[in-house]
Amino acid sequence: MTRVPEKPSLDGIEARWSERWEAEGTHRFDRSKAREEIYSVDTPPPTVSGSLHVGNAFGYAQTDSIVRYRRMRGDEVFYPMGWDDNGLATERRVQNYYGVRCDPSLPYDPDFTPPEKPPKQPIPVSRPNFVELCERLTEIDEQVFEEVWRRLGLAVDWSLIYTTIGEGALRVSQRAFLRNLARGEAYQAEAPTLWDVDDRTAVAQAELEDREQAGASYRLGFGGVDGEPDIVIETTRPELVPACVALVAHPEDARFRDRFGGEATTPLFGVRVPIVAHHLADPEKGTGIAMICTFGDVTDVVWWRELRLPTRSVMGRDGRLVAEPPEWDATDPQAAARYAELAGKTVKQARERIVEMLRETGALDGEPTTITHPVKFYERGSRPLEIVTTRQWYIRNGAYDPELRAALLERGRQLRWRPPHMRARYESWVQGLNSDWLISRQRFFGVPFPIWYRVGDDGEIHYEHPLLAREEDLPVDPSNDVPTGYREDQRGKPGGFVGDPDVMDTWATSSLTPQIATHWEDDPDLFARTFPMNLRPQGGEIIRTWLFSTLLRSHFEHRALPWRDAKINGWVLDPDRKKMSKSKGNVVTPIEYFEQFSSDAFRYWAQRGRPGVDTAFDEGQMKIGRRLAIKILNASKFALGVIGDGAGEVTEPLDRSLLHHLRGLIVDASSAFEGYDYSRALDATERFFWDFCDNYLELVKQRAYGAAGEQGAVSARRTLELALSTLLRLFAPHLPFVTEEVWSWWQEGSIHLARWPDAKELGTAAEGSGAEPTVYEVAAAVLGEIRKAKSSQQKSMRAEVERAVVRDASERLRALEAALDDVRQAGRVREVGVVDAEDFAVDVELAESDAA
RNA sequence: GGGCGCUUAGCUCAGAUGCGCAGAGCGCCGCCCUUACAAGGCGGAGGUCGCAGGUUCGAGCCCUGCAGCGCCCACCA
Repeated sequence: MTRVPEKPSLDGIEARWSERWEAEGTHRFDRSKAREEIYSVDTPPPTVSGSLHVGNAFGYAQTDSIVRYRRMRGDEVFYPMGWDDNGLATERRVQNYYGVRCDPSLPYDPDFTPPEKPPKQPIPVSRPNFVELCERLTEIDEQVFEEVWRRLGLAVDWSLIYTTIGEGALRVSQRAFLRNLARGEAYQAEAPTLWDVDDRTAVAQAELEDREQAGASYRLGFGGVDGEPDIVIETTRPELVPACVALVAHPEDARFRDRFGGEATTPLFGVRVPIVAHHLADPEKGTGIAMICTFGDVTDVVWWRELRLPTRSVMGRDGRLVAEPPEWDATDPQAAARYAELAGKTVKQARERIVEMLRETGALDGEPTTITHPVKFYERGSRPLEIVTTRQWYIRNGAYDPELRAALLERGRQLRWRPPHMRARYESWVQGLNSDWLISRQRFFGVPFPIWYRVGDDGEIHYEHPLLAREEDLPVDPSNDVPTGYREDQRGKPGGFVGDPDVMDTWATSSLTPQIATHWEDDPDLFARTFPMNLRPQGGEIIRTWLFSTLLRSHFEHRALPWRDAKINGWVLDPDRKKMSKSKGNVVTPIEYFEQFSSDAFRYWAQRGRPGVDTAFDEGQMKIGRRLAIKILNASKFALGVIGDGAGEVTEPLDRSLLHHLRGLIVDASSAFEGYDYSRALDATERFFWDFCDNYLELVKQRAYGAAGEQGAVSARRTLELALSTLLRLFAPHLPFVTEEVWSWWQEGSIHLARWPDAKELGTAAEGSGAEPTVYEVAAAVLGEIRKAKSSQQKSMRAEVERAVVRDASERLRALEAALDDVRQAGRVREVGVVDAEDFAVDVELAESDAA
C-alpha cells in the first residue's frame, strides 16, 4: 500500500515532521530500560545570550547523526538539551537589551518595567529586578533556540530540558560545592586575582586570552643605596613604579650577582626595594633586571609569592589608581605629592603622567621604544586585565598539587577521545595550570554560594568559619534565605550574619551538566541508569574549560569519568578560511540556510565535515545536499511505483549481486558509525546511492515492469524494495526529514524507530553462489560504455544500438552473461557480442535510424 | 619557546592496516526534454599526491629533515 505523491517535494517537510515527532514522542526516552541498554549524551547547553549561528548548528548536526544511529541500533537514547542561561554573557545582553545596570544597593521595585527602547544612560535597578529581567529575556531566547533546533531536526527529547539557572542546576551546583568544601577541594582565599575592570569581577585562568597590543617600553633609572642613578630597568608599565617591591635578576647573571641581597631606590618615590634573584628572570630580556610590582602581570605574582615580598597595591577595582599611596617608606620628600597626581587616574592616564614626571626628573633613560607584545585579556573583555587582591572561592585543580594533576592526566587517558589527538590539548592545559580554579564572580545572575558569614559584635565579617546551608534546604539564596539559628532581622547586624554576595562562574555550573542532566541525588533511579554518560560531544575550544572542569568535578564527586567518549568537533571557517565567531562578526544564522536548501541539506554540509576537522562554510555543499535529498524523493517514487507488494524471491544474478554490494555497504557504514565517523558513513551511502540510481535502476527498469516475465519482475521488485528500505535507513541519521517523508509513503511508524540495517536481513540472496559481486560491476561498466558512446556521438540515451561487442576476461564475460538481458534493455542494444580479451573495452555500433 | 594537526586536480575535500594505470563533488567543456528526477540526467578534459632524502620488489600512504598554513599551550619585564 503506497501513498506516493504525484510531485514529491522538500517544501514544508521540516515543520510537518518535527511536529509529528513531538506529538508521537518519537524521541522520548524510556527510563525503564536498563543501564546497559541506554546511550546517554551530555549535550552541550548553548549559551542563549545571543543568536545561534552556523557554527553551533554544525556541531549539533554532527552529533545528531550519531544519536540517531544509536537509537536505530537499538540503544535507548538519553538525549536532553540544556540552555546555558546564567552568567555574565546573559547579564551583558540584558544590560544592552533593556538599558539597565544592576545596583545591588537598591531595594526591589515590584512595579519596575523597562522602557520600550533602551535609554542612553543605563537605569540602575535592584538585584532582584535585574535577575527578573535576565529570566524574562532568557525565556524568550530559549524559545527561539528550541525552534532552531527542532527545525534542524535534532532528535532531542524535549521533555528532558534543563537550564543552568533552573532549580535543578542550582541545587546540583550548590550541593556539589558544599561537598567540595567538606572534602577540602574548595576553599576561600584572599589572594591576587586577575580582574576585569569593566565587568568588575575576578576571572579565571581558563577565560584568559592573549592579544597582541601596541605598547611602549621605557627604561627607568633606579638609584643605588645612596640614591644616585645606578640600575636601569625596562618596563612597559611605568605607572606601577609606586607598586614596585623589588628588582629581580637571574641568579647566574654575572652583571648583578654582587647586588643580590642589596637594595635600590625607586625613581620619583625613593622607596628602598631589595634586589633579589629568581630563575624566571631572563637575562636576555630588557636590561636583564626587572622591577617586581604588586601586580603588573602574573610573573609578578609568582615572584611575589615565591620570594615572599611585601604588597604595595595601587590598582583599584575600577581600573584607576587608588586614592592613598601604599604603605611604604618613601625617602623622596616629593613622593606623596607625586603619588597624589596619579591617584584616581586610569592606567592610561597615570602612565602618561608618570612618564612626564620621570622625564622631568631625569629618571627616564632615553626615549621609549614602541613595541607590540601579548597582553592578557578576559576573553570577553575590552581592556587588559589587572591583578588585584580579593577574597575568592577556589576549587583545586592540580595546579599546586602534583598528585591531583597526575590523577587528572590519568582520567584524560581513560577517556576515549574522538579524534584521539585532541587529548593533547587537554594534557597541555592540565600541565600548564598555574593556579587553582577561581569560581566566584562578583556578579548577579548566577548560582549563589550557599554560604553565610557571621558578623562579629564589632561589625566585622568573620570569613573563617562560614555558615553552610544544609543539603536538604538547597537551593538557597543567601541574600534572601537565613542560615539555621538566625533570624532575618539579624542580617548585616553585629552579632548577626551576612550572605555571601558572589555567584559562581557559569563554568562552575556547566562543569556539572552530567549531574544536572541525570538528576544526581534528586532522582537516584534515573541517575543510576544514565551516569556515567556515554558521550560528551563538544568543540575543541572549550576543552580547557568545559571538558576539563567536568572531568575534575566528576573525579572529586564520583571518582569516575563523567562519560566514556568525548567527541570533539572542529570549527566552521568562513570562505576566507577564518574561524567564524561572534567576536569576529562574520557569523551567519542557520535558519536562512534551512529555508534556502532544506534542513537536510544543511545537515549534509555539516556531516561532510570529518570529526574534529575545521570545515569551510560552503553553500555549494548544501546545494549538493539538497540535490541528494531531491534525488532520494524521486528515486524512491520510481522504485515504489514498480515494487508492488514487494514480495517474492530474489532469483536473478544481477539482483543478487546488487544485494551483495549492499551488504558490504551496511558493514562499512555501521563500522564507520561505531567509530563516530558519521562523515565516512554518509560518504559510503551516498556513493552507493548515486551508483544505484545511475546503474541498477536503469538496468532493471524494464525487467521490473515485466519485460522479462514474472519471475524476473518479482526478483527485481523484491530487490528494489530491499535496497530502498536499506538505503533510506542508512540515510536516516543524516537526512532525517526526507527519509521520514519517503518512509511514510509505504511503511508504518517512524523510520527513526526502525532498526538499523543488518547484513543478515538481506537474506541468503546476498551471499552464496550466484551472489558474486562481478555481475553488477560488469553490467554497470558495460552500460557506462554504451552511454559514453552515445554521449560522444551526440545521441540521445534512447538511441538504439545495433551491436555492442564486449572485450573482457572470460570470467567477467561469464558474469556479464548472467545480466545480458538487462544490459540489452537498458542500453537499447539489439545484439551483444563478447570477445575474450585482456583489457576491458566495448565497441558500440549505433543503429542507422534514429528511431526513438 | 613547546605541542598537535594540515599540505592530493582551478575550488572543497576522500584516500583503514603500503600492491591495480590516484578518487568524488563543485567549477569548466560537450551531449541528452530517457514516461523517477531539466532549479535535472549522461559523458569528457583536468593532478610532478608541499620540498629533499631514505626504507621496500613496490609509497600519496612508513622513516628522517626542511618549508608553508592552522590551532592548542606557555611565568611574553
